Amino acid sequence: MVMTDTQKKTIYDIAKRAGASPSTVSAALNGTWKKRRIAQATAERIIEIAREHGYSANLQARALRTSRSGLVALLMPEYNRFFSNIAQTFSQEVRARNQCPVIISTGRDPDEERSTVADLTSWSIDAIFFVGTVAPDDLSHQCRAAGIPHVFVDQPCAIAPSVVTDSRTGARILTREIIASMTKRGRSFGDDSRETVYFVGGDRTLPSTKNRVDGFSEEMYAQVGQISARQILASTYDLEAATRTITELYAQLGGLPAGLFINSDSVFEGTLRFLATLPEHELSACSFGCFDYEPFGQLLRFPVHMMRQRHKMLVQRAFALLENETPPVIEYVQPELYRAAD
Amino acid sequence: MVMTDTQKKTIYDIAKRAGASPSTVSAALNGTWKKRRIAQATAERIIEIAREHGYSANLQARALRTSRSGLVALLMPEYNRFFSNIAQTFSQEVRARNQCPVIISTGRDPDEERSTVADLTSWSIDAIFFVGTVAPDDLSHQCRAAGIPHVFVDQPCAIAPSVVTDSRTGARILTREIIASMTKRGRSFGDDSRETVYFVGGDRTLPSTKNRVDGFSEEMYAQVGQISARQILASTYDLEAATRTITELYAQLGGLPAGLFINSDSVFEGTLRFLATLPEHELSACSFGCFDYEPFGQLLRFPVHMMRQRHKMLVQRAFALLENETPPVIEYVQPELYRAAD
DNA sequence: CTGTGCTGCACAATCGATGTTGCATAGTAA
DNA sequence: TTACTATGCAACATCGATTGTGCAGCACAG
Repeated sequence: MVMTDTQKKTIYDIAKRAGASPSTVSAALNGTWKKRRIAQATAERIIEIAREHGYSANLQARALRTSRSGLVALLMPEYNRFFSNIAQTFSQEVRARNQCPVIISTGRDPDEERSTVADLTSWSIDAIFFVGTVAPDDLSHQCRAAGIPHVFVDQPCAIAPSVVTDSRTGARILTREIIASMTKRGRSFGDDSRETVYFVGGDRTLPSTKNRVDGFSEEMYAQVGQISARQILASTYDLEAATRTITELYAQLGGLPAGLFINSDSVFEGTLRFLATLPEHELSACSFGCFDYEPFGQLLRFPVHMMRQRHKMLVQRAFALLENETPPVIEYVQPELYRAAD
Repeated sequence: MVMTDTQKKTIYDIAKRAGASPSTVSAALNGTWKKRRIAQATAERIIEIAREHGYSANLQARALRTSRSGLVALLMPEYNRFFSNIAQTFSQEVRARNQCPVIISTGRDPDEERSTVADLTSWSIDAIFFVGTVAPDDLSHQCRAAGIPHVFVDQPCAIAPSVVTDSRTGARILTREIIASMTKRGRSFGDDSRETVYFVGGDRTLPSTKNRVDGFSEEMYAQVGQISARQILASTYDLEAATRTITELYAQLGGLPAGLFINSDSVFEGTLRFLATLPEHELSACSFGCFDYEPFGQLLRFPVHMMRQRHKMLVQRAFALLENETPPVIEYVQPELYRAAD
C-alpha cells in the first residue's frame, strides 16, 4: 500500500486513475451520472476507485461553483441552558437533513450580530436560524438582501417567519400558580408593599420580556385588582445584576416579598446567590416561579414553579416554516408548567 | 441611491468602478497592497469604493485559492454545562484571532466523529479542537493525514498535544473533603457497607473517569486503609442511568451511604432526581462531592462539595499549544475546590 | 544617449468542482 | 445506402479571489 494519504485527491487525480475525464468523474461522484448519460458501469468503476483512494470533494470548490454551501447556521446570544438545548436540537435536525450545523454565539451584541451575518453570507450559507437576537429587523433585511432564507426563534420578527414561546399566556399561568402558592402559605395581598408578587429580571425592550410582564400584569390585575409599576424590576438578563436587584429589593422591603416571578435561567441563578444566604423560614414563606426550566430548581430547599419552554418543538416548527417558505407569520408554542410540590 | 444590494459584488465589479485591475483590487482589499507596491492613494480609493458598494469577499473563492478557510472547529459530545462553557470561551478566543468558530456536537458517537472530521477537512478547516472525544487516536490520525493542526481538551491523546484537567489529583482532594465532611457528621468507616464513600457515574474506559477513580481509590486507601471494587459504580455518564444506579444502591444498602462521590454534572442531575424524593434527615446525614461545578449545587437542601474545572484555562492553554506547534505532550490544569458550608 | 533600477500596475494561471455544449459511435428506420 | 436518433463521454468555460510574472514609465548615473 502506498502512503498517499497526505496528498489531496481531486477529481483530476481520480480521472487519470480511471482513464476518464474530470467531468465524468464529477458526474459519477455527485450522483448526477444518470442525468448525464454516463454508463452505469463507468460510474460504478469511478466510485470504487474514488473510495479506494479516499477521495472527498473539496467543498469550497463545490460551493464556489454552485453557490450553495450545505451549511446551516444558528445564531444565539450565549450558551445558557435554554440556548444550549436549542443548539442541541438544531444540530440534530440539520444533520438529519445531511447538512452541516454551524453554531455561533454573539453575546447579545447587535454589531457582532451584523458582522456575523455578513460573514455567513460570505460563506454562502444556506439558511440562518436566529435565536434571541437583539435586532431582528436589521438582520432580516441583511439576509433578504443576500437572498438567504432565515427564521427567528424565541424572538419574533415582524418581517420574517418566527416561532416563539407564548410568553404572555405562559406568564399568566405561572403567575396564577405563584398566587395560588401564596394563598396556601396563608399570605394575602395587603397594603404592605411586601405582600405581593415582584417580577425580576429580563429586558423590557425585548418582546419576550415584555410579553411576560404583560401576562404577569394581567393576571395580577385579574386576581388582585391592582398592579403597580414598582413590582416590575426588569431591566437586564445579567446574572450579577439579578443578584443586586434582589439584594436591594430585600433591603428595601425589609425582607422577601410574598412572591417572586423570576424571568429566565440566568436571573434565577443570580437571584439564588442571594437567596442562598437567607435562613430557611424566610425562604419557605415566599412563593417562587421561574420562567424557564432548570432541573436543579426542583431540588432546592424551597419549591419553585417553572415554565418549561419546549425547545424541541420551537426548533422543529422553525424548520417547517423555513421549508415551506412561509410568509412572515409568528407561530406560538405553548410552554409547559412544572408545578413544584408546595 | 441605486438599490444594488441583491447583486453580489466581486472584485471585478469593483475593478471596473475603480478603473483598476482585479488583482489590484484584491491586493488593496486584503491588505497586501504594500507588498505588491500599489500606491497608497490607489489602495485607499479602492477601499472606499468597495465600502460604498458593500463589497464583501467570497470566502469560498478565497479558501479555494489559499486552502485556508479561516474556520476553527470545536468538536464536543453534547451541550452540557461544562462543554457549553468551553464552547463559550472557545468562541471568544477564536473571534479574538479574527477567525470564525464552528462548534459541532457529535453525541459521543465515534462514527459521527470520524465523518465530521472528514467533513471539516473537506472545508479546509484551519484547526480543530477536540473536547471529550471518544476515539482520540483515530481522529488525530485523520487530522495528521489531512495536515490539520489539532489539539485535545479534557481528554488526552497519546499522539497529539493535549490539555486536560488533573483528574487524579482533583479526585484525591475532593475525596479528602468528603471524608472530612463525614467525620464532621460523626460518621466513621466501619464494617457496615453503608459506612463508606461510593463513586457514582462516568465511564471507566475513558481516561478522565479512570483517573478520578484512581484518585478516589488512592485517597480512600490512604485515609481508610481499604477500598473495595463494590464502591465504584462507574459505567456511564448517562443521566437516567445515574438515577437507576443511586436508586438501586439505596435499596441495596437500606439507605444512603455515608458519602457519595458524584462524577460529572449529568450524573449529579440524575442522582438528584432520586435524592429529591428523600426526607431531609437522610440527606443531611450523607456527605456529597461532585466532580464538576454546578452553580445550583450550592443552593440545594444539603451541602455539596464540588471540583470546578477551569474551562477558560483549558481552552487558553490549548490555543497556546496549537500556536507553538508543540509536540505531543499532555498538559495538566488543576481544578479548583468549591467547599460547601458543612 | 544608453543602461540600470525602481515604481505602479495589468495579465494570466490557478485552486477544484460543475454543467453546458459538442463530437464521436452505434443503432434504427426508410 | 442514406438519414436520423440515441448513447457515452470529453472539452471547455465558469465560480471569485490570489499571486507569480511581465511590462510600461520615470529617474538618475555614466
